[in-house]
Amino acid sequence: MKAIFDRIYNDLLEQIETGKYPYQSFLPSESELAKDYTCSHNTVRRAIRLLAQGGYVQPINGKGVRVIWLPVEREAFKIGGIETFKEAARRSSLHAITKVLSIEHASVTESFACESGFPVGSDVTHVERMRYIDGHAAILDRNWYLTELVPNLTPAIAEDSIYAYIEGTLGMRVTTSRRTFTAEKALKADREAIDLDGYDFVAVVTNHTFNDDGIMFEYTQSRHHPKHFSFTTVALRDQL
Amino acid sequence: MKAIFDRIYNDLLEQIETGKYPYQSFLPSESELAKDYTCSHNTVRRAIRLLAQGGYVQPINGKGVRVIWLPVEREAFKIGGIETFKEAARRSSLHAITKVLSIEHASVTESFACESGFPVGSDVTHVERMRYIDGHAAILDRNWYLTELVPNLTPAIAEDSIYAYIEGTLGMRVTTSRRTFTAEKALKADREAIDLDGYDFVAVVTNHTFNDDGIMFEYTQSRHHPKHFSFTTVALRDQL
DNA sequence: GCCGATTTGTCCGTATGTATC
DNA sequence: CGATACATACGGACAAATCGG
Repeated sequence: MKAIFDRIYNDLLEQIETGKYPYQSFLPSESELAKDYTCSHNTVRRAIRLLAQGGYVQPINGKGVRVIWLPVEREAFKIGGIETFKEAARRSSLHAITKVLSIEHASVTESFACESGFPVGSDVTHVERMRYIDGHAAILDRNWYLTELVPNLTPAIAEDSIYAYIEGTLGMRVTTSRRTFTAEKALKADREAIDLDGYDFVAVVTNHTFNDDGIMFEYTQSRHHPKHFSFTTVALRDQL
Repeated sequence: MKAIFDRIYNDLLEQIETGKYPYQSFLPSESELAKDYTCSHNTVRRAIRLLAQGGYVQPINGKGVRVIWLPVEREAFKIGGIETFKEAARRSSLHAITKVLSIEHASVTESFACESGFPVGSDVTHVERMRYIDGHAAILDRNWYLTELVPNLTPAIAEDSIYAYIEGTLGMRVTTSRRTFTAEKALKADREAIDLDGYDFVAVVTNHTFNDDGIMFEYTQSRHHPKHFSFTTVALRDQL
């Protein structure tokens, strides 16, 4: 069962991206859309608010809703919402391979608790993986999972998709992800694992992930080759 | 005139940040909040949705709204929503100084139009500035403004705050900002202007800013010293 | 400058569904 | 099973901004 506002959102989004509603044009008015979808204007408004929050449109009081999305060329390795490495690679139509380096158990020390946000003493499963994009060693992925919530991780699972395992097999719902982006000097491990050729720094994304119970079950550090990294967000001056 | 949902949002946000509703606790239920603020549950829901989108809380169907915000130590130079360099510096309680390097006019060439998104041939005002944080040359800011919408820029304005000029004097409303992050090798200009000491790369933020008419009036490239840069966002798996 | 039509913005009260306990 | 709590949606009311006559 899919929500109406979500269907309207996706419909409009597709029409914006395919150019049916080009840059600087106006969407149909709320009342027209409400009539088209035979729903209330509030439901239409919700879909439009989502588009505005994504930076696709700009509602102008008394005038209409203007499209401000400009189709851009494919970016190196764009990161947006919460999505699997696999999903991102497919969206970018790139050939992606994952290689598992190690899987180990550990107990959370005080200093790691401070860094990661896990409770001291809890058992975590530490996974190290390399991501290859079109043959290039591009991303060194270091994940820590609360073993209690994500048990029995195997190399086979880690090589395929841990998220598919979490959401599919375990039936857990991934909900909120908080990430921080920095640029850092390359470490020895980076130089050994990533094909840096001439670069001596990496783009680092640190990630705290929560499930639908509000429990942080994953802490991740992804160390990216600068050539294959770009990160886009939209900020709004006023709350919608 | 302030919206009710905005007041509730700010109230709850403050109580979360000051620890009145600590990490992992639950907010009062919708109906309680609606009674407290003497408003409808829809208005409360809107405030809660904003908190969820900001990564502060996690609503759990049938249970309640759990706080997932953990007060963190002050970061080097955190960038969040749309805000002035001045605002960000004050929030981080850092001493910030701006020095204007140059202000020039130019006509948008085809290649720059492609990079920036400005229409070919339009007149832009190009401003170059250095930002000093606690005495360190930290950020090289390169801004381009549509001269038609942001006229008469002077060194005095650029040294104070161009945003204050735009929103105050010109009365224009800044609404949506789309930004992209990358990490890049330092250019000659970076090494000359920024106090890189040992680093040979910069964190780059590219920015497209729209006003409330949906017109892109600003294109910016901020080149940050890696030591003084960090950026955090929240991604949600499902639309709210 | 004023008025009325249109369009977005905020809010309410209610109904129904779904998940938790 | 019933009470509670969040989730979606409806329909209506009024406010604020825009635009054309």
